[in-house]
Amino acid sequence: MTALYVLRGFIISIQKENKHHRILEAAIKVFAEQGFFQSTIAQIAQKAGVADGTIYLYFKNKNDILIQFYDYKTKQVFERFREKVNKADNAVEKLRWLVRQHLTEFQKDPDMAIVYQVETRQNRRLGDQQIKEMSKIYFDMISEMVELGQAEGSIRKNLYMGLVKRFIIGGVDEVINTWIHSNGKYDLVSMADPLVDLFIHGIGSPAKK
Amino acid sequence: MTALYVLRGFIISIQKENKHHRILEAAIKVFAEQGFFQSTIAQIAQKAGVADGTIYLYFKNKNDILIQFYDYKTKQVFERFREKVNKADNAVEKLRWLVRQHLTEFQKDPDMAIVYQVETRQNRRLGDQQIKEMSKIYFDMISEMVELGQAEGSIRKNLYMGLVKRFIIGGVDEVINTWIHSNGKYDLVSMADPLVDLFIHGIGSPAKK
Amino acid sequence: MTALYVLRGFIISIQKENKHHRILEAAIKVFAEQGFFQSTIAQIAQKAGVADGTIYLYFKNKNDILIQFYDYKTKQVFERFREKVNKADNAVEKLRWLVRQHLTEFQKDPDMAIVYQVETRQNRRLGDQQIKEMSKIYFDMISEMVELGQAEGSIRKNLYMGLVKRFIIGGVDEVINTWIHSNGKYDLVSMADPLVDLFIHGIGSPAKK
Amino acid sequence: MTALYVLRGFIISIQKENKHHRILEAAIKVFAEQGFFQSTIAQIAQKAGVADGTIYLYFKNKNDILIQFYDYKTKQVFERFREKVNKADNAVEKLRWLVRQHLTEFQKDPDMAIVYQVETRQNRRLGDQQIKEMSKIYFDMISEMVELGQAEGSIRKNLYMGLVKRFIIGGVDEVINTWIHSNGKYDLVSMADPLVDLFIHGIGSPAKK
DNA sequence: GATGAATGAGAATTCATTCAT
DNA sequence: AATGAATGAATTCTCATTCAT
Repeated sequence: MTALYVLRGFIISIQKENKHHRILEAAIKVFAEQGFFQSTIAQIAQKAGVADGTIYLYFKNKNDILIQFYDYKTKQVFERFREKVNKADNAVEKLRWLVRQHLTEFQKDPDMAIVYQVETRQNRRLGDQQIKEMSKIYFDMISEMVELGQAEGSIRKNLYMGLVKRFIIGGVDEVINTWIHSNGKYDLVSMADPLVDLFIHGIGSPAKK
Repeated sequence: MTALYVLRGFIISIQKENKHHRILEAAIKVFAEQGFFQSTIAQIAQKAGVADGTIYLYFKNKNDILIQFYDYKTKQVFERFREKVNKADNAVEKLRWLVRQHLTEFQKDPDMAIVYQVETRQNRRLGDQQIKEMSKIYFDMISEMVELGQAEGSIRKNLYMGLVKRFIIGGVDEVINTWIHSNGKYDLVSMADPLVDLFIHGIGSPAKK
Repeated sequence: MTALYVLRGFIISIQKENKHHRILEAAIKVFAEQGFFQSTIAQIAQKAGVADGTIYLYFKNKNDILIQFYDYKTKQVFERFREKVNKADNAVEKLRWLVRQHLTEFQKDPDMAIVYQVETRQNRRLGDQQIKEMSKIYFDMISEMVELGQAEGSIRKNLYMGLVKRFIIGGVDEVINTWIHSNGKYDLVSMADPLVDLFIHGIGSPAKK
Repeated sequence: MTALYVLRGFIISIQKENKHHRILEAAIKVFAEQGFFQSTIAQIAQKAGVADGTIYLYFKNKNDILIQFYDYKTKQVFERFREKVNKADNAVEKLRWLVRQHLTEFQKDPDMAIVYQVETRQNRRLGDQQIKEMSKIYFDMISEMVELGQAEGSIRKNLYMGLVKRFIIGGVDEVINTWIHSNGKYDLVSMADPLVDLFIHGIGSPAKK
C-alpha cells in the first residue's frame, strides 16, 4: 500500500513535472515566434495543451515564465559549457570548446536561442541579479582561461579582463544573432573555429607585428 | 508683406518641425526607460507636452515612432561614422575611428543607445529591410577597410568577411551593452582603443605566433 | 455520478446559452433605443449585466452582434411566416396570413422591429448575402403565392414578379415604419386585412374597371 | 463705387453660396458612400476642397449637414413633385406623375436617393418635425388625389387615407431601395407605370371581382 | 472668412489574472 | 489539480470640434 502510494506520488510528480515542462517548452516556442510581449497566456496554454488557468498553478505570472525559463533551461546549458571547458587542458582549447559548445547548444535549440538572445539578454525584466549571475559564469570561465593562457604563455599579458569578456561574448552573440536572422539556414557550429581564430589572432597581419 | 509671409511660414514650419522632434525625443526617452511595449502613448504625449491625439498627426502609430526614430536619428549617426572613416587614411586608423565614433555617438546620447541596442537591433518589428539597409552601411565600411588593409599588408588575407563583420560589430555592441547596464557610469569612449587593439591583435600572445 | 455530470453539463450549457441570449437581447434593446452606431459596448454590457469583456467571449465585435441578431432572431421569425403561409390553402389567404403574421411578430417584439427596419434592412454592414438570403424567403413565398393565385384564377396573370414583391414588402414595411414612429401607439395587426385588401384590389374603383 | 461694392458683395455672396453648396454636395456623396456615422468631417472637407474648420462656418455640426441637406435638397425635390401633380388633371394621372417624378428625381441623383432612403428616412436624428413636415407634403398630395379620384369615380370610396399613403409610399420606396441595392443597374423610371398599375388595380384578378 | 493643427473625450478591444466549479 | 468563463483595467486610436493665426 505504502509502496503503491509512493509509486503513485512518483507518477503524479512526474506528471506534474511534465506539465510544468510542457508549459515552459510551449512558452519558449511562443515567445520565440512572437516575442514576449506579443505572446499571450492563451497561446501558451493552447500550445501546451492546458487551460489558461493551469499556467498559474505553475507560474506566478507571465513574467515568471521567462524567469523560470532562464533558471531551468539556460543555466543548465551554461553549466554544460563549464563541463566542456574543464575537459580541455589548455587555454586556447578551453576557449575553443566554450565557443563550440555555445554554438552547438544554441543551434540545437533555436527557440531557446531566440528567446535568450532577444528577450532575456537585453532585458531588464529579469532581475538584474539573475543576468549578472549567469554572466558571471561566463566571466569566470573566461577569466580562468585567460589567466591560464597567460601562465602558459599562449595569451598575452596586458589585457583588461572586463573588455576581453565583452570582446568574446560579443562576437559569439553576434554570430548567433546573424544566424537567427537568417532563420538558421546554415551550420552555426562551423563558425566556431574561425571565430576563435579571430579571438586569438585578431585580424591584423602577423607579418606586421 | 510677402517677406513677412515667408517668415511666418518659416516660423510655423520650425514649430511643426519642433513638435515632431519633441515627440520623437520624448518617445525615445520613454522607450529607453521602459521598453517599447511597456511605454504608452499617454506617457510619450505627456513627456512631449502634447495631447495624445497630437502624436497621431505625426506618426501613424506607436510602431511608426520607432521606425521614424530609426530613419531620423540612427541613420544620421551611421552616416557620420562614414565621414570619420573616410578621413582616416589607413585601414587600422579607419577601424579605430569607426569604433571611436560609434562609442562617442552612443555615449553622447544614451537614450538612443538603449533604444537602438534593445529595441531596434534585435527586433523584427522594424522592417527587416531597414535593419539590413543600415547593417549594410556597417558591413560596407568594414569590407572596404579590410580590403584596404589587405592591400596595405596590415590585415591578413585569409578572412571570411561575413565573420569579421560579426566579430567587430559584436564586440562593439557588447561593450555598449555593458556600459548601458552599468547606467553609463564610466567613460565608454575610452574603451575604443583597447577594443580595436583586440580586434587587430586578438588575445593571443605574439611570442607564440 | 455520471448522471450528475451530465446534468451539470446541461446546466452550464443552459447558463452559457443564457448569457449569450441575454447579451443579444440587451444589444437589441440598446440598438433599438439609440441606433447601432450610437450604442456602445459598455451600454450593452451594463444592460446585459455582464462585464464589457464578456461580450467578446460571445461576439467577435460589435458588428457581429448585429449579424447574430439577424441569424438568430430574424431568421426564426421569417421561418414562422412560412408556417402560416403553408397552412392557408388559397393564394389570397396565404398573403393575408403572411401579412398578419409579419405584423404580429413585429408588434410582439418592437425592439426587433426597430432594429430590423432601421439597422438591418437598409444596411450594408450585414453581408449582402445574408440580406439577400432572407429577402429570398419572402420573395419565394410571394412568388409561390402569386403563381398559385394565377392558377386558381384569383390573381391576374400579367404581373412582373419582382415588382409585385417590392409592392408588397414596401407596403408592409411602411406600415411598420409608421407604427414604429408612432411609438407603437396603435394596434399594428389590425392593419393587416385592410392592407391586403389594397394589395389585392388596389385603390381603383371597381366600377371603372 | 457703390455699384462695384454691390457687385463685389454679390460675387462674394455667390462664392459663399458656392462653398456652402459644395460642402453639401460633397457631404451627400460621402454619406452615400459610407453612411452618415462612418463619414468624417475630414473626408467631406477634402471632397469639398475646403479645410475642416471651414465646414463649421456653414454648419453647426455634422448632424446639421444632414438637416440642411434635407431642407435644401429634398424639400426642393418634393416641391417639384407638386408641380407635376398639379399639371395632371385627373386623379390617376396625378398619381402616375407623382410616381414618375419621384423615380425620375431619385434616378437623376443617386447619392441623394441613398442618403434620403438610408440616412434620412428612417432616422430619428433629424427632428421628427422635419420628417413629418415633408411626409405631409406627400400625404397632402395623396389625400388630394384620392379625394379627387373619389369625386371623379375613378377611386373607390372606402379607403383609410393613412393606410393608402403608406401603401403608396411603401411601394415607391421599396422600388427605389431595390434599385439602389442593384447599384442603379437598370432604368428606375420605367418601373413607374407598372407600379401605378398595381396601386390602382392591385394584384387581384378582375374576373374574380 | 478660411485654415488646419491641436485637442481630449470617448470607444472598441485585448488579455493577464482570478475563482467558482 | 484543472478548468475556462468572467472580469475590468488598460491601451490604442479616432474624430468632431475649437481657436490662434
